[in-house]
Amino acid sequence: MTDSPPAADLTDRFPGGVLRGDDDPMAARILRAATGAIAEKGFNGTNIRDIGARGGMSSGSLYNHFGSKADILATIALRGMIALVTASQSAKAEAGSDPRAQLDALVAMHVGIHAAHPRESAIGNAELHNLDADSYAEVVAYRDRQEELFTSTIEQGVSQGVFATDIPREASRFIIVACTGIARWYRPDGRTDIDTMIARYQQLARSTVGETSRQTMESPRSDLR
Amino acid sequence: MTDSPPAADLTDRFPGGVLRGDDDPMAARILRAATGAIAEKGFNGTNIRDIGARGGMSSGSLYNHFGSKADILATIALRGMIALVTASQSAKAEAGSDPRAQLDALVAMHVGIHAAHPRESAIGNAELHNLDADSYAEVVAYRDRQEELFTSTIEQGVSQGVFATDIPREASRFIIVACTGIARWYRPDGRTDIDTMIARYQQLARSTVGETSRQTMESPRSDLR
DNA sequence: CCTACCGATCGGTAGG
DNA sequence: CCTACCGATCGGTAGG
Repeated sequence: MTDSPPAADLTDRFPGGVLRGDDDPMAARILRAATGAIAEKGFNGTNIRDIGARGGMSSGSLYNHFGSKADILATIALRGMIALVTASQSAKAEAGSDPRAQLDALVAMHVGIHAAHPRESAIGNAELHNLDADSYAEVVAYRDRQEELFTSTIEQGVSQGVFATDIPREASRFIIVACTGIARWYRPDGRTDIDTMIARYQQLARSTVGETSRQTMESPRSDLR
Repeated sequence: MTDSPPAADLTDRFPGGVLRGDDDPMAARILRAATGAIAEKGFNGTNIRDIGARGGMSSGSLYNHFGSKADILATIALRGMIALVTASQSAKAEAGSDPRAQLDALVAMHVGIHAAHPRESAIGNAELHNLDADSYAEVVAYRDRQEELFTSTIEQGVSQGVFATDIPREASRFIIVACTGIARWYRPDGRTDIDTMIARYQQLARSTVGETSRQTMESPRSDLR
């Protein structure tokens, strides 16, 4: 398990990509090709011939599987958000009742999925304005649910006295945006493995919400500002 | 001063937009028009007729001021980054020698500029892949300088014992990305004024780096995890 | 600074 | 699933 290649391992541990097991093989090739092209060049910078060529087919063949180019983007964006929120909900549920363990679990899943799927992350970050109004509203609804998972956890922690912040909503956004950022620089074949990276982000998130434990209590000083 | 309209006040206090005082008036109209259009629809979703119409001129007239559509984007992106880094450097310099005051000043400027200029922020966040290689490298160099301003401040604070984190580089990225996110939701005419918002982000940033002061020391508990 | 226009490329479809 | 093609739109320019 620790001997498997780190990059291949990542998408197994954090399944947040566009692909689903029961996809038509040709549709899966289109989604993979489109995700790569759109992440690199943007939705309007990608044409249907690019997508077809990357998927090994003609541009006309795309329309046997998707109604339009915009339909492909909507599928990528929606599936990515659904995968993220679903996995985050499960992670929180499996973490038990301690808000500190729940926040750790949420950060681990959020960071892991964004590190494992930087293309989907980039699209969700930069291409949503190309969605039709209905798809856009749906994606935003999932994004709100993800934020609520974090916010409710933080509020629980505060009420139990294990977190100390009077702005849980801002702390939630602060942490989520910061964790999403890992997609921009993390490389699976780089110096730092994903578990180390996750541990660091958990530590930063705990500090942000003022977790009352070793992390924020070390080297106490009396020179209050 | 506190009686002036908050929205108009914002860009005065945080000058980070594309416009400069000595711009040709027609060039300024083009930059303003292009910034709005590109922030809304993306670079490839914006055509030169859109930009011209928003600026009250024909598309052909753009080429009296810019060499190409890509040249307009490069100008917007570069000027935005230069304004951000320059203002941040000054803010840090004027904050004195205390790393806590320096971090507060950096967060205030970074948050203020992104809140005051959400269009430039969106473009810097989502459209950089449309830049030519040279412009892209230049923008990234400025982004690295901004990160270094934060990282060096945090490292100073740690070495002086006023911050407590063993991962200053990750903390720096964490804070910068989180603060940049304010551009996505802050509205000058909303419920929370900018100074309150800045104060909250300063508080979150201080917690993130484990500032050893009242914020992270309140309600100490012994139930270490 | 505008009108008129250029060749190139776009998303999508007909027909097989 | 491919070839061939459609009308529409693109960035950019010539000429005034």
